[in-house]
Amino acid sequence: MVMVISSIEGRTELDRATLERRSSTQLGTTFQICQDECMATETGDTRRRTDALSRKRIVDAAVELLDAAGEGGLTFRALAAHLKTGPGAIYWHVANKDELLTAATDAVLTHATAADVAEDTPEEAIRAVALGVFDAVDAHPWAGTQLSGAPSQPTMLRIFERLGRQIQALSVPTAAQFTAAAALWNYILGVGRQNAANARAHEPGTDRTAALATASAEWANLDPIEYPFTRTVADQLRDHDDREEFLAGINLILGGISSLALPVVDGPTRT
Amino acid sequence: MVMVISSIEGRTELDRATLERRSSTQLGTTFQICQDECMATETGDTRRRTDALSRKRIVDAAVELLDAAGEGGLTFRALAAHLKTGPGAIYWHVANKDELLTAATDAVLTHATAADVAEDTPEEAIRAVALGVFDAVDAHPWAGTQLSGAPSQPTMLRIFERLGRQIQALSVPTAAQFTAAAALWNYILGVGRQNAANARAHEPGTDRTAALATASAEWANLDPIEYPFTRTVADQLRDHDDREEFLAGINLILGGISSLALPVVDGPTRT
DNA sequence: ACCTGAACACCGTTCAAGT
DNA sequence: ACCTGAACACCGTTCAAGT
Repeated sequence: MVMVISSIEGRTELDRATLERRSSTQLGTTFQICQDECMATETGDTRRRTDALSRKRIVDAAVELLDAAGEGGLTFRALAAHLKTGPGAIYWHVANKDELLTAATDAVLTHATAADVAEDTPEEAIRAVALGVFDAVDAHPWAGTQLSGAPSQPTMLRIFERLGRQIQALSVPTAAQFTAAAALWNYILGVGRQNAANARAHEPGTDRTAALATASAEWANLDPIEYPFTRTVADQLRDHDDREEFLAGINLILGGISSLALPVVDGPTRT
Repeated sequence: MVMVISSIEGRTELDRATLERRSSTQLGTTFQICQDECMATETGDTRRRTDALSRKRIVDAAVELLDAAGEGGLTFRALAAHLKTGPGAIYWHVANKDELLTAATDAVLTHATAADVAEDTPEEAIRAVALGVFDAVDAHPWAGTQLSGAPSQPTMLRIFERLGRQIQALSVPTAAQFTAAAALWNYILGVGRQNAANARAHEPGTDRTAALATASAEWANLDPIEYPFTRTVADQLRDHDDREEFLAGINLILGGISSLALPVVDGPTRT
């Protein structure tokens, strides 16, 4: 209390004054993405306190824990241990667990929505967006569960926007554009959550092929009177590829959307 | 221990012997659905012990709690209080909370899959099944979250089977039947979970209309450069009806499926 | 400003003990 | 066979106290 706090004591007053400005200006210009280690490089002399907490480091650690141990693996205590602090420290940077999960999902989905490479056709662009989400959830199954548990607007909106632009490019009439984009949107998120549920249902160890084989065998043994259809597609259940089926579903919706399209303006007019 | 257990003591030996058979035979024939109060009516004399625990009473109470207080409202302690017992008693009839949630979801979805009324067209039959699931989730939002967290096979399979039969009726080639049924299936479950998420996001009090108006206003104020599409459909977001949009999505998929259909066999053959 | 860690309220689940 | 309820292990979250 009464002790002099050594070397940093001399800078204290100056720091107090600049602390407020930091997050809004200097941090933003020098490091767009990292809000983190900037703190250490600010005066330019030392690198100490690279281990300081920050929202980014917390979210990154959360993603690590979720990837490693699944949805049940993310705990404020485990996270605190991983970051070598107490659980209370995390609450200074993150409001609660919900916000943490949302931020983690956001981090994982951001890359899926990052590049806007020009595709040959609107259909291909839609498939690219859809597969981006699919693959992100495939790599991080826990993110699928969180999908629209309310991932923060920007990331989700960016995906929706990208789908919608292609819908416009497909010459869908204005009145039907929302419907078309929403249908794709619902399907994409739906499959994402479904895959998350599948991943959660089986142990992290068991692979998909074995699970499908088991389910397929069950379907093949169903009562022929009650389940005539399901029995006949038992083989297709066993042999199907999740990603391909997902794409096939996208194509079915695109097929339906194409019948909504207006005739091309500069083409020959039918009467 | 040493005390005589009064009137029921005389029947004990006989009951022991029949107890095993009961659940497999007598119960099944007399009461197909209720596994519950049968216990009281078995000897035909008294109605006492109607308040005895049973899997059905527990699941019913769980549905009540979930409907009344949402997903957070279901607690073994709250459930036990509701049933006037201790939490431990429930575990005699139900393995764990997951099984309880699955059973509750199953109970709520069963009615949606119950009647198999003959519809005019396969398309209408598919719409009927889809709306059955939609309305069930609409009435019990918590059930949407559980959808294929692994609802027990019978209920889910029955829905899948019903969709598949109509796919067959639409003359979809065998090789594409699984894909077509799975796409509908994924879309239906996807929207169900989405609705559950929507319901969870907003307070039980706030109505949908107000929430849509707020979101619509946000969309309308988005940056025109970054979100040209989303801005233009802000009005459609405000005015749309969830149920109609859901149906429109089903119709888009049906449109895509129709293009897979084989030409009708007894019709004129095209060359 | 930011971190620490004990403490609070509350879970799901178990289990010896009862009837 | 079925029920009781205290107890266990573990959460998310808070908050006075530190630096």
